[in-house]
Amino acid sequence: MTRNIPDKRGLEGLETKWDERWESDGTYRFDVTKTRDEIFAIDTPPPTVSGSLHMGSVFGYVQTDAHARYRRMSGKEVFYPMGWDDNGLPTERRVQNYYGVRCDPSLPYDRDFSPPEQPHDPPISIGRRNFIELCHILTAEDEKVFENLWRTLGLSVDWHQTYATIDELSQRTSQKAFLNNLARGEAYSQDAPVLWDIDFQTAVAQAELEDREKGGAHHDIAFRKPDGSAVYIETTRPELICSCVALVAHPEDERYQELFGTTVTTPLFGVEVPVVSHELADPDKGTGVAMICTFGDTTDVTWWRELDLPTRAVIQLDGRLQEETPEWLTGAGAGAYSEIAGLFANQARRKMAEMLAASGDLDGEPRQIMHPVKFYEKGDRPLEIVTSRQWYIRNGGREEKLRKELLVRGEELDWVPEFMGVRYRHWVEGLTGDWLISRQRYFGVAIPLWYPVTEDGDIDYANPIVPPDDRLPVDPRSDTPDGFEESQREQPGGFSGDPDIMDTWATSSLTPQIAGHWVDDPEFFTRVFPMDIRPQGPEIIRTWLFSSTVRSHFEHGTIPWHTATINGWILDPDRKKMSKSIGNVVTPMPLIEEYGPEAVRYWACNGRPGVDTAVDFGVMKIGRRLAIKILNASRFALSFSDSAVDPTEITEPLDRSMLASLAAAVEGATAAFDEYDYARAIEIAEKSFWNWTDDYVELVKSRAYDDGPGAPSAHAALQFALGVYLRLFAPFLPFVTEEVWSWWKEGSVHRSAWPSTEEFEGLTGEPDVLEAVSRILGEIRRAKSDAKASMRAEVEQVGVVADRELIDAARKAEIDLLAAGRVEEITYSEGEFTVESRLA
RNA sequence: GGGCCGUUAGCUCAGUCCGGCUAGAGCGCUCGCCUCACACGCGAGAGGUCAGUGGUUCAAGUCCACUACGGCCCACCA
Repeated sequence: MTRNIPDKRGLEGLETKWDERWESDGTYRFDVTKTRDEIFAIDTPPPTVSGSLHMGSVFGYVQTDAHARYRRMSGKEVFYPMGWDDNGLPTERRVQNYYGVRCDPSLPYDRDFSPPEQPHDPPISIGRRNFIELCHILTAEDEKVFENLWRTLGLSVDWHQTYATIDELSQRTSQKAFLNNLARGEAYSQDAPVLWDIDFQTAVAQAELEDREKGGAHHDIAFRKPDGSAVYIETTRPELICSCVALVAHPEDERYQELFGTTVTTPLFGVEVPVVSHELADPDKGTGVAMICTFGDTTDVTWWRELDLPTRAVIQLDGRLQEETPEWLTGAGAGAYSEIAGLFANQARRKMAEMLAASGDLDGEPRQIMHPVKFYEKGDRPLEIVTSRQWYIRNGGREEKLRKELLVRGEELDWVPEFMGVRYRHWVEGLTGDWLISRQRYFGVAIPLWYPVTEDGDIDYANPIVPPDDRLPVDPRSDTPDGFEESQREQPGGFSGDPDIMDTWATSSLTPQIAGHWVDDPEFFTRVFPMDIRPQGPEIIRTWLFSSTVRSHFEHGTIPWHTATINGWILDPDRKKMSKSIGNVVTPMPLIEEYGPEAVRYWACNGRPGVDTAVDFGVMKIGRRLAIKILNASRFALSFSDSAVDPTEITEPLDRSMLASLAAAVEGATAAFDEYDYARAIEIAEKSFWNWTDDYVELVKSRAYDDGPGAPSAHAALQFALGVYLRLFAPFLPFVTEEVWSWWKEGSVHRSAWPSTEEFEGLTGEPDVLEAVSRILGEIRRAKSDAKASMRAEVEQVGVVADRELIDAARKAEIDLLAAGRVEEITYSEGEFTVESRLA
């Protein structure tokens, strides 16, 4: 192939040029004919497209891409799909804000609706179908932005293998998997207390909770024994006294032994409640005796369930206390309730404090405290606990046997880094209930069930009507079940469609099954599943990783991947965690424009696996410099002959010595990659390369230029080494390496073979030679530098004192050393290492 | 309350699993150099009680114990 080396070529525009070429050449196209052992399959995280782009989005994906490129060059056919996580609440919220709309499911579909140009304020209400259409429109836009970023960064995904968690295939996969869970008894519905977000009007799962420190107040409140004396309890939620069903203390708490088995009456409401014992009651908290309400917190739920207590709930789905007087309150109690009926919990709390103070049942003043309160991670107000019918998938939270099985799955996984496995274990060990998958929202995969409506008009939840596979995906809110007419919807003797959707994790837990076409191409699926790696962030081990493990355990009886590679957190340049609320989010595009995509890739690849990494412009600058250096060094190495050279011409000791050290670098980088340590791989390649340009290239320059007998060896060695370096850097710097490769090689560097030590067979010499002359050259440079002379300054005489081995090694490349140092004469003697240089 | 990770040069980080010459790199800083691949460059230099304490060892940044500080995760929030 004839050389086509541009005279002057910078980095600018390389990403566009090569992205287009790779697309048209199908460089990263997955070859579907390959067999499982030839394939390396990656379960790429589908980014939440409605989220903002930030450096965290770049970090992990680039690291994974580097590894994908390594595997591809190592001979694997890499299955590297890309998904978009577009279903779920984040998209709904974005649509609401972007267009100024809100979903009102009671409104009909408006065929002529078009979204407002500007966000509408106040929001306009639209029907469910119109709302979902807007979700589709906006996510399509968002997905383009992400794809553009990924292409600019050079991710080697196969853009023909994409999916979205709301697309038809994902819906079908998700519904099919759910129906399988149902058929096997792994999914069930129940009417029970759930954590409820009063703003989003939906139930939330344990994995979506977070604790936030909130202000509150301890109230000491008197309950009355039959003899009229007081028992004080401490509570932060006096508004729930009307929901009190019992008092509880620890069974061994000596202070309350007399009370167990007796009853007390609640203040203001005068309800008689039993005093019971339970181990969860903590003698050290408050007065040691607590009121059990339905429901103030998750412990209440446990007590209520285990002690078989009645239900006296007053908090409604909207977070207000119900308007009508509860049936268990009569007389004065009903009167007291009328004061707080219809209020939000926090309003009722203040009112109750006043009333209790007035009645003398409040001891002292409420004491302000800060305490952790459970929030939905995306919510703004504390969660309430309400009773409602929801769907669950078993996850070991309520069964020891399943929990143990899932813990074993966690041990079967190879965790990179290893300590991340602990987070999985802790999460599984700490589960308190099954996985709540139903959500009372709109943009998501529907729960694919209808229920018979009895002749009495009741919904028969115990006998759901299941669609056949060939009808999936179904929307029970608009589709009619087989054997019914649409007119029978919600009619006695007819049917009722499940109104809920599944949580986004219920679908994204199936990304291997979606990307692998489990539902429509089982043969293909066997060739990519279980996948090789699941790369992801640490914060979603409890959600995405765990739920994927659960689904795969049930559906396939295996872990979904062999290895989980967990990347670190991204911190802002001041080493603070980036968050939108602090306003320190760094977006990638401006940085890519300033430093170039390879500089940003270089930064990402220098973050160690699993290690928190700060956005560091300094590191990006170094990456940019490395890319430029590769261009320039390549131009030099390729400037001597216009045709391919014969490696057997590499005969000079210095050249063969250089190849020995390069072979060692190849070995080191390969070993690092095999342990998923891309950062060590690039470090090794880079160290070797800078030594190459700084020392070897300088030493060999004269011989390469002078057309003497040593020239062919120099030319061949330079080209051979360059061919190796380009491949070593290809996983990290895909554009510049491809550019240089195209100057003198056929095909793509990204489909060339990863360098191996076998290539060096018969070409390597003693590593000592290059080391020895580099060391002496360094001393000569120091002398020139000390003399404030140019590096071109002539040296009359150099006296080397060193041990025998170093002298012997140096002599083998003496001509190169003299030329590089511009030295006229060199002498050697044995002894402690010193170099005397006498400048001309 | 439990757990995980970290603390090495002014800054950002390697090195710790598997103990061994004088603890490395880059940035920044200082000094020099337009050297025919590269001034988007090249060369040289200064800069470190390896968080602290104690222990194991011939030998500790590296192994063990404890402590402090920082970050993260979990926890039944009376």
